[in-house]
Amino acid sequence: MGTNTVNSGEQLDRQSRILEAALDLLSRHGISGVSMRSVAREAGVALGLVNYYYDDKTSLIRAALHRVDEHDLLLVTPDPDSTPDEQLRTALRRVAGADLLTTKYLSLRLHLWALAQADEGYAEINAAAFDRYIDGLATLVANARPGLTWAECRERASDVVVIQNGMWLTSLLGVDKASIQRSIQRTEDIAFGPAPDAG
Amino acid sequence: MGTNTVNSGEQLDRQSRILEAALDLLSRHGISGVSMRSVAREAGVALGLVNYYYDDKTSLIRAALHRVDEHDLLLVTPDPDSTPDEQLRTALRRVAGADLLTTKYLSLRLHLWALAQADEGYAEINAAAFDRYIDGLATLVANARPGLTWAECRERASDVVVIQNGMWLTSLLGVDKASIQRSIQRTEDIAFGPAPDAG
DNA sequence: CCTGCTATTGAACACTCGTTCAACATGCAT
DNA sequence: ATGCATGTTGAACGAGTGTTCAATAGCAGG
Repeated sequence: MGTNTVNSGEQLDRQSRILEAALDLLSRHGISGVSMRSVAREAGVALGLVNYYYDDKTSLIRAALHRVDEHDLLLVTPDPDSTPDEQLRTALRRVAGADLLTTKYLSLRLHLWALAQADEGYAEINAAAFDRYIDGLATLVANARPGLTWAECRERASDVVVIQNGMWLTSLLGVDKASIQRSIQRTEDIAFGPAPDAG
Repeated sequence: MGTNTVNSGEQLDRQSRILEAALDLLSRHGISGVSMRSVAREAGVALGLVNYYYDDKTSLIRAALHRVDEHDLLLVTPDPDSTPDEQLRTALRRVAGADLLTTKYLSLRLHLWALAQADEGYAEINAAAFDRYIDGLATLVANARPGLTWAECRERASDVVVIQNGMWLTSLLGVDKASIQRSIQRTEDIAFGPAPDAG
């Protein structure tokens, strides 16, 4: 078992290096750039090993999808050391953060969306993740604005997500950063907006 | 020449049927679903004819890109029978129109964006079209709000486009229509918003 | 040492891909 | 009638694809 840990460590290393390679290739060259051979080459392993860890090419892509979806969910995961207001605000500002607005991540998201559009199976995974994301956002809003009903929170979350998606997409097309900043401000206005009843 | 017109007509028919088939396949199955053979099958012509009208697969995709870009530009083309205010308003509302929010068109746009992200050549075409679109939108704003400087109009156009892109993308993911309507309203608020100076 | 298990390799298979090309069809000009 | 340009076909080629699989390596437990 002592060496098993090492083994398991290396095993995970190889497997995750394969997944990482797939993500890299997908973001750089799109789905047509992701072949079992190119993934193996990029990961520095033999062709057979890719099929050893991932039965199908489909399984590999699914794993990539799940990886990115988990990453997205982290964006609306609250920092327990902050007030609800701060939690919501930082979550909203994270989407313009340097680590998120990298071409690699945005490109990855775009290719996965396109992929989901072409394949039913991927679409379901994507839709589920999208729903959880809105739920997470709505929860943050609910904590920051306790007067709102859950439906109202979901509504605000939906509106915010529209703009966020627009920011992500438009960043790839190279719109100026100032517009992104104004859009961020807009999401905050929506999320923090005055409660319809509370005075 | 008399029959040449007929000939040219049929020629265009075949050629545009090929392009149409490519657009169809691209929107339904993504770039991996677009092969010269599948395009030929979908268009009901022989394989060789696709390469006869389009030297490359790249040329075919480029043609598809241009087709969609032209279509996009029409969205911000003013109707000469309306007042500037109406022109801007209808343009803004067009993006939620039934013909535009079809899955086919949105999916097509998405796949083309993804394609542009993976290929330098497509990216340039896309970026140019994007710029012309913003220009068209800014022009509409300038006509409706003569007090604004050109830079201010471009700024508003950029902000509007962020939300529009978000609406397009989010429509594919199946967000509720109500959120789209609120987003449309938001673009109108931005475009028609009070001039910073004018009283 | 041997057995058994997991990790890893690369050759091999059947297939699809983009592109090329010789062949044929059609209709106009000479 | 003959020649020529244009349109159209499908076979063929080489390269690349996903998947399978026998073979090997390394190491744990007997």
